[in-house]
Amino acid sequence: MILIDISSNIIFNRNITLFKKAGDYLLTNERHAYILKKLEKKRTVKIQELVEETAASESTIRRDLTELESQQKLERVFGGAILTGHILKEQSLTEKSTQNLSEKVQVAQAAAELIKKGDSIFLDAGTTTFQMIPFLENKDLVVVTNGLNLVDALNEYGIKTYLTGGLYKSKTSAFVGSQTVQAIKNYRFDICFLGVNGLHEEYGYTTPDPEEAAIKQLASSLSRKSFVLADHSKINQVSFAKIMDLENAMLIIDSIPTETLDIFRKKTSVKVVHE
Amino acid sequence: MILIDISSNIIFNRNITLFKKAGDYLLTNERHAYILKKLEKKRTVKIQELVEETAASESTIRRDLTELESQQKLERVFGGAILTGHILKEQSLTEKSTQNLSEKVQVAQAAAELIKKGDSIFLDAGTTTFQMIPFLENKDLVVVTNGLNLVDALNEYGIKTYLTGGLYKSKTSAFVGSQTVQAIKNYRFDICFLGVNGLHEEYGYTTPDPEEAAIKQLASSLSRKSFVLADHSKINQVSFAKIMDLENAMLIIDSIPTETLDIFRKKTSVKVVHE
DNA sequence: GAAATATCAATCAAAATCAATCATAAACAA
DNA sequence: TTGTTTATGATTGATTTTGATTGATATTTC
Repeated sequence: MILIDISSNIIFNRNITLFKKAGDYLLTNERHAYILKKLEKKRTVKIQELVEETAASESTIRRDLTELESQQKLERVFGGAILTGHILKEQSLTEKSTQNLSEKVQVAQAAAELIKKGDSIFLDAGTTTFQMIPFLENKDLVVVTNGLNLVDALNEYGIKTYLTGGLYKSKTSAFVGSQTVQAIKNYRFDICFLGVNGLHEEYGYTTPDPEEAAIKQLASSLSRKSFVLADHSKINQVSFAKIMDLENAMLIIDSIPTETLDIFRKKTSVKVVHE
Repeated sequence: MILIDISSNIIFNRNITLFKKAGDYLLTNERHAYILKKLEKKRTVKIQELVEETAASESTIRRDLTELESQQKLERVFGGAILTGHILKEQSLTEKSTQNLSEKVQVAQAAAELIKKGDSIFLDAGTTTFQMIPFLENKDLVVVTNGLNLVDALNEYGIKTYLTGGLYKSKTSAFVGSQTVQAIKNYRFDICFLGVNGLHEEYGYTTPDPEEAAIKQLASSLSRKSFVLADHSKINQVSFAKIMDLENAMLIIDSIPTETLDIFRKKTSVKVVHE
């Protein structure tokens, strides 16, 4: 008797590939989805990359980009395309991870302004630190990060980048574990920028994963200055794993109630990015 | 390993169809169920795929799609159909490239068959090793790689993955340098799989970048068994940096001229994947 | 700055897909 | 059986998509 597991599409895929049957191409929708997905992930796409990855002709990819541009899903640039502000807003409606995006960008920009030319910096994995990258261009930086999602963007902007490596956690796209710790210990930083899930007067900075907390803590201890990036939704939240007390890092936040601000200011320096 | 599920006689029927048993076909409602099931799983179906998988004619499949569309169960697009209301966003970003794919896939599959359950393996950065990933599922592996492009795909297939980290070379999407070396030294491998740019009787395995050559060499030295994956275009090519002699790794290749094979076989074990 | 290289938009022929039609095969009822 | 209905597969020409080519434009390199 032969049994087949329909939940495992590997069998399925293999048959198609192995027997080299039809379907060795992408439908128009699939190409469009592929392009947008890649854009979302890397912020920019190159036409030549898309040609290779989708096995479609350059003409077709160009047509795809033209059409997607007319749908305002992306913006064409010489050699490829970039994300428009429009799609970012669409995401923030549906995806939790990118909620409060414009605030994140504001926080990110404020954080980037603290960096001096030639600094060596640590960038935590996460969506807020990701938003800093466009503001890091032409600053002659050396960046160390444990965030896989940052690498491509950093590279796009021509920033010299060291990825720590280690065990990959897909959920946060962060590397953690002993190898990561060992790698970070090789470096010293002028500044480090960390994301957190909770800010609390008493419990300090917290995040769900203890392993990630350990990484953040370590990076901070190896930096001359430490900054935590957060948006107002994190205020008075407490996650499972403590990173450190408020005193150990300065806070950059989009907005904060006055009374909370007063409390926090007793413990650390707080920069509020107000519109 | 093949998993089995008798509860799905749709797939079962389909397999019989694939193996071309005469006289077997699907009833209309079975085809409809099959189409919808596939749609649900893949988000997208191509007409030609359905024709082959159900052994029905193109006309019939078209009629099926037309009817299912009138029932609002799907939406037709040029060349196939998509789920109604569903955005394709959730699809994975695994590379869809099909250029020279079949040789690479064959080599990759042959390589993957050498892996035993529970092995710890090193996967070199590169497109051929990338193609191995779909065949690594459910083998309870630990994979170490210096190839950034492999990480996402490995993760999609649920494979525990350690990335070496280090300095990122965007051209080959490989990490190199001292940090990479240090990271690799933390591990021991049952098998390692390496890509190369040149195979030569006298000059051995070669690749353009000395730093990458050093990584490959190191990984091989820490592995109980080493395999080089190549296609026939690499035969008698010599690149700048030597990795090691032919003797130090076994070769898996799609096809090779007889006289060259004889020469190589005096030095190492060669597995030829071609029919 | 000029030359070399890469990208672009427009065009056209080829290929794939489509809807419509028709003849045949199967399923069904009397 | 016979006739009727339904489903199927093949064919056709129209339509859409695609890939290659071209000369123009932009970018990079020296």
